[in-house]
Amino acid sequence: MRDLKKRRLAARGWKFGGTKEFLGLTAEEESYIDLRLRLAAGLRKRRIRRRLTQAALAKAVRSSQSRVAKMEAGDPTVTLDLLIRSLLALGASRHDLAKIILSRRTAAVG
Amino acid sequence: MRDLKKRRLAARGWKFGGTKEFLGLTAEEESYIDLRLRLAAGLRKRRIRRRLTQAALAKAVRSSQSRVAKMEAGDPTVTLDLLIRSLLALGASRHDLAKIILSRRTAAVG
DNA sequence: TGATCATATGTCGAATCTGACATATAATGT
DNA sequence: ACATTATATGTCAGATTCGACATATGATCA
Repeated sequence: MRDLKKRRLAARGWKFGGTKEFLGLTAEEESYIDLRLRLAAGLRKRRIRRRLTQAALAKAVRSSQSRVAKMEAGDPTVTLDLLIRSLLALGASRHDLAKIILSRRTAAVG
Repeated sequence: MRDLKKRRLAARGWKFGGTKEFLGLTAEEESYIDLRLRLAAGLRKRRIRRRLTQAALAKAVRSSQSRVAKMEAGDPTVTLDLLIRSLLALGASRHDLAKIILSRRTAAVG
């Protein structure tokens, strides 16, 4: 991973290795972020396919439009729990989740 | 799902449908809990295979033995984030996660 | 242009989750 | 029986994430 990319992630609020390491993500941290981005992209894709607005999805999961926007943006203040609950609320099955996890990453950060 | 099983989950601290519905999990809630149990079982399996104690794993993820125990027990105060971070710390790949998600459920609750 | 709808971003008090710790309960040896 | 080691369970102050709200930025129309 390139430093530029890491700085962009950091700028978006990510904390690595207990904040002290600014550069140098561990494989584990990288996987974690990667996973989140996949789920975020999967959520957006699924929502769009269902022709729902972020507000409509928010209502369905008893959250708010802003939080849905953050989910899809990969905002670090959003937990995997919320992300996954939302996917489930959109009718995703375990198989669907597995597919999303294994999916090709769509876009880079930044 | 049987009522008995639901009561057992409730007794362990699960809140359903905003606390008010005591019985009657939605498909989504059921999937969510099911997913957590799979990850919990996957974590334990992986840890054991690596011959690590809960304390050792805790150290690796900068958590505590008690929290690892809770993770593996499917305690509702443990987030998917922590569960998944721990799996990643044990070297699980995206493929491994997908496999766990699709895995056969090992044991029932209670 | 201005109006309307969808999405993005920032903030905040309240709710939830965290690691740490104490302590209880196996399990396994001697 | 008594240690020792691993795991389970409960609690709590501090940290993080929550939904809600305000507001900014796009996007699409007339």
